[in-house]
Amino acid sequence: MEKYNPQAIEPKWQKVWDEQGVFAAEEDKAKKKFFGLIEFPYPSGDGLHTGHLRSNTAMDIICRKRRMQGYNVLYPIGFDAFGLPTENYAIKKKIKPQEATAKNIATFTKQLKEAGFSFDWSRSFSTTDEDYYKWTQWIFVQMFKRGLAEKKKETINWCTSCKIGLANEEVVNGVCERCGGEVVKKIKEQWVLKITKYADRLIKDLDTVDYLERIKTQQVNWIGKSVGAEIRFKIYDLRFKNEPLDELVVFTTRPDTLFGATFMVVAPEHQLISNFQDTISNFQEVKNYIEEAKKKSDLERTDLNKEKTGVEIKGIKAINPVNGQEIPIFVADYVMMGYGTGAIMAVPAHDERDYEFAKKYNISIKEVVAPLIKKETKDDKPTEKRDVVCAIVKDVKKNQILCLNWKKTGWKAFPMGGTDGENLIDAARREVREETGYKNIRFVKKIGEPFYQNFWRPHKDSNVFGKFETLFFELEDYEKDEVNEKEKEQHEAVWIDEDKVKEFINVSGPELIWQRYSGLDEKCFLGEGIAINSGEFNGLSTTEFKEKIVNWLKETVLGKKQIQYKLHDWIFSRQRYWGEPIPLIFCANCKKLAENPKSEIRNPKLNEGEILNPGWYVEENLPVVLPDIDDYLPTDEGDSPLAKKEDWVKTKCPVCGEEARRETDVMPNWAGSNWYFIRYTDPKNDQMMVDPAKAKYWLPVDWYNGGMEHTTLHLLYSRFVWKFLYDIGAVPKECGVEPYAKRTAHGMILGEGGVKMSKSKGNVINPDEYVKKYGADTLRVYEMFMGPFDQPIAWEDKSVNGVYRFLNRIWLLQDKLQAPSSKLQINSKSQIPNPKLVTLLHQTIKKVGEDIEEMKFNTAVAQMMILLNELEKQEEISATHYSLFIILLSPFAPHLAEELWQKLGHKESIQKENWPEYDVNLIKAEEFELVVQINGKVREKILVPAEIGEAEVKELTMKNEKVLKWLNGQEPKKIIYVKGKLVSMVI
RNA sequence: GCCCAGGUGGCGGAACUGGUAGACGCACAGGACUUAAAAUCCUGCGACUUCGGUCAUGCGGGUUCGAUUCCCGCCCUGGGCACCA
Repeated sequence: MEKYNPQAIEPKWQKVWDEQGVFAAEEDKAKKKFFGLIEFPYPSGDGLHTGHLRSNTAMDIICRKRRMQGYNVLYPIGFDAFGLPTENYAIKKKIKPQEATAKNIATFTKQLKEAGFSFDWSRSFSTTDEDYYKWTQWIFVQMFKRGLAEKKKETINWCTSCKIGLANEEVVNGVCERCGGEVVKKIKEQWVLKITKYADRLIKDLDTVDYLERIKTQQVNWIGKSVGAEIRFKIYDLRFKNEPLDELVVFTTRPDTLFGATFMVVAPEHQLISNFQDTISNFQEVKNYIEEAKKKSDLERTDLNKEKTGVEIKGIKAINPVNGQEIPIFVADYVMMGYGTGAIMAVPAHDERDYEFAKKYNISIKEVVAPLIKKETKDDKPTEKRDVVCAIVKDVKKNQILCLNWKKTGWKAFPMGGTDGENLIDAARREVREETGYKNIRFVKKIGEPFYQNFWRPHKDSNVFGKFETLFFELEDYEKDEVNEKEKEQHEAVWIDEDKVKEFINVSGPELIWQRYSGLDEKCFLGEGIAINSGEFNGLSTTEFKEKIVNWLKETVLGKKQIQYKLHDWIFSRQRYWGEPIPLIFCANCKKLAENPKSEIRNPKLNEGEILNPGWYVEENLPVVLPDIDDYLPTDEGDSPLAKKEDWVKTKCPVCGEEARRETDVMPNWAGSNWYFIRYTDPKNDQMMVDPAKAKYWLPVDWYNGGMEHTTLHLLYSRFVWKFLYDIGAVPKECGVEPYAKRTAHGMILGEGGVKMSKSKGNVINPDEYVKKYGADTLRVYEMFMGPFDQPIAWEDKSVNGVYRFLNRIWLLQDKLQAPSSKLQINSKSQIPNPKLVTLLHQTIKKVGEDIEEMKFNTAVAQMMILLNELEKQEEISATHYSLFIILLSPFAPHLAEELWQKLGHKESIQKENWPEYDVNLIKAEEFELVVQINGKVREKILVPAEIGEAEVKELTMKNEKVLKWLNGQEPKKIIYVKGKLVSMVI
């Protein structure tokens, strides 16, 4: 027999697949469709990465299995080729991006084909193809026409190294996400897409899809929805208090703490300051502070460890609308202009940042939420509202505190009880006397604000909703009354050293009391609770309060309910060359006319986007082709290099015919990649973006696998674009509101030793070398076997060889093959002499099939290895068993499987075979090893028939020599039998 | 700081719903074949051991006949978010 020679068989089969177009997908209504998608690669100059291979192989395995399961499978491939990396690569190599792209795509194509992926190459395209980006531009035009695109003066993040504006999303830790370069603020006119209009749907519709939970969480967090209120605070000039100067609007998620707002803070960029510079008495000081703040980079400003700083804005005051209190206004850089209104009401008692600030600048702190300690309550029992007083009694001489030890419940607490309408001090004295006998105690002071507790009392079998007040007493003498029997039964009084009280107490209410008494309760209370010091709202729970105050604000026109998002409009302009031109034209003349209210000249065809952006019109003649220019280098001024090409920029206004100019910004990299999967279903259509009939058949994507690094931005953007296309009917309603039914993510492949691969470290793995040395099948199986698919994993060179050995041993198995039989007989034990092997075979069919579905490829491969080990032990192997094994292997190592299949005498591709099904009855072994545990330790294993009954098991084990020895004459106190597994004895 | 993963032999990792910890592979050691090497095949491979066993899944507790798995507290690693009001 010839040797296993992947270098010969792999190209052979790749050629066959290619020539016969076996993976080309056609719509076929008779078959169920499956659309498997991987993130299309960015054809960089570095060539294909091992990470691409891992993700592609995984989806390839799934798609190959689906085909064998009878699905009509679409597994497409394309290239995401616009953008900075290529442009920078081209600059470095002194070639044009067009040239670089073509070269890189050729390399990638070759490499991808050599890996044996079952892509439908007939549908392949690049985002840089004119007939593709025509439709990318078309989508932008549709958004523009519907008012979702707007040119706005934006404070943008300008990467000084890439020389482009970055979306907020692309700034990581204050530096550029891709190059790590310095990011500065710059004001520029930018096209933005109003993704925020879709924020709610982007959260809500996550309920309809099957994404990994952490991906959903990331999406939700990124959108960052907060429900709260907008509240207007009136601002007064201290010299003229009858008329408000202005209003300061804030957003808060805790309108229920409004009574506790003791100051306000505005961001350094806030308008208020420049608006009232004449009124502000310390304007110079404020201005200095703002200058200082400006100098700090975003990174410094957002450093959480930094101490908070700020300056009071003097000469003006705000009025707390709910209680009329006059409160100071500060400027401080812990408030950001970019979120909410850039101003806050500060509630130091219930917000950590405000607390820290208030402590530093000595601003009053007012508690308005009392903690509610929720314990176990019983819904079927009555709930009693009570005012409870709690007494801390101190023996000053001995430095001891009077505590109570509850006998039945085990509570360790202080004397306390209901007030029954008495005043607090009297009630406390009475409780102390009743519970402990001590008669003479002197009231010293009240400790803190009240708190609430909701709990079930076993000794009275009812629930209590109690308001707890704490009083502090000093013991005057030891004179005491006899405590009555009933009280004695329940608890005993004990004196505990003051420094041991903390350990003694074991109930959360008294724990809180003690914290407050000993001054350890430093931090503010952030949780929900019951309103105090809040006038008519006292006693309301946080939830009730929020609802009521929002209504009150609405009635008094002092505010309203408000929802805030962290998500910002999506900055869609890039001032570089290698991207899709934004297909718009600007006419200065039209803008002037549009802004003149008396103007008669109006474009009758004007639509929403154009009203929003006066003077801007869409280029109806798409595509706007990216001109081929020689000097495509970015400019320092931040204009696109396209601006230099005057003959391209100059055009006629489509409305008034006057001289007009083209937009020179291009689209970001995301533009082409957020709808590519749609185009795969109809890649050649020159009449429309996609034929609805084809879209209807293939979409949505059934399974989308990609990197974790794309699960916020790319995923969010493409979901947004999909929803928009859905709304305008460009994708049919039947496709659903979400583009991807299922999304999974693979873990990154790290370099040897667990460090990130990078060119500078010189630890980049080049797949070509491995294909050459071991073949693509080995590489594929290795990348599946190396570890859990969803976790990052280090490349281990020496392990690749083990996988090669595995494939080679399968090849060598041919030696043991019986003469091929014509009939597959796998479902009967009696006809086959080796029932154990049949069981293992069926277990393997089950395990491999299920593991592929769960992307547990590593254990699927391990199971096939187990089967191989068993097959190798046989003298002879039936063709049936062998065939089944090869079929299971085929998605993983398609070339080898195809070759062996042909050697078995088959003319058709193994891909035409059906994926095997296992027989539930055959997975079960006829015997099993019964484990005998004595006192939790394994002492013996006995081989028993599978259907053994409990009585038999007991009989068998009690006769067993080893068991008898361990029992040592004793009768087991307890015998537990777990069917089919073990028997556990306790002696 | 908050959220999410995770911590198991020399290494990558297995382990269903609480039921034999270490599947499978790598590395290593010994042996066979070979003039020799590679390849291949066979055997062994958590630690300790008085060879009966004992201890072992980051650390400390708990629940249980039984815990890698569940509960409480802590330590460490990776990832995400980060003054979001």
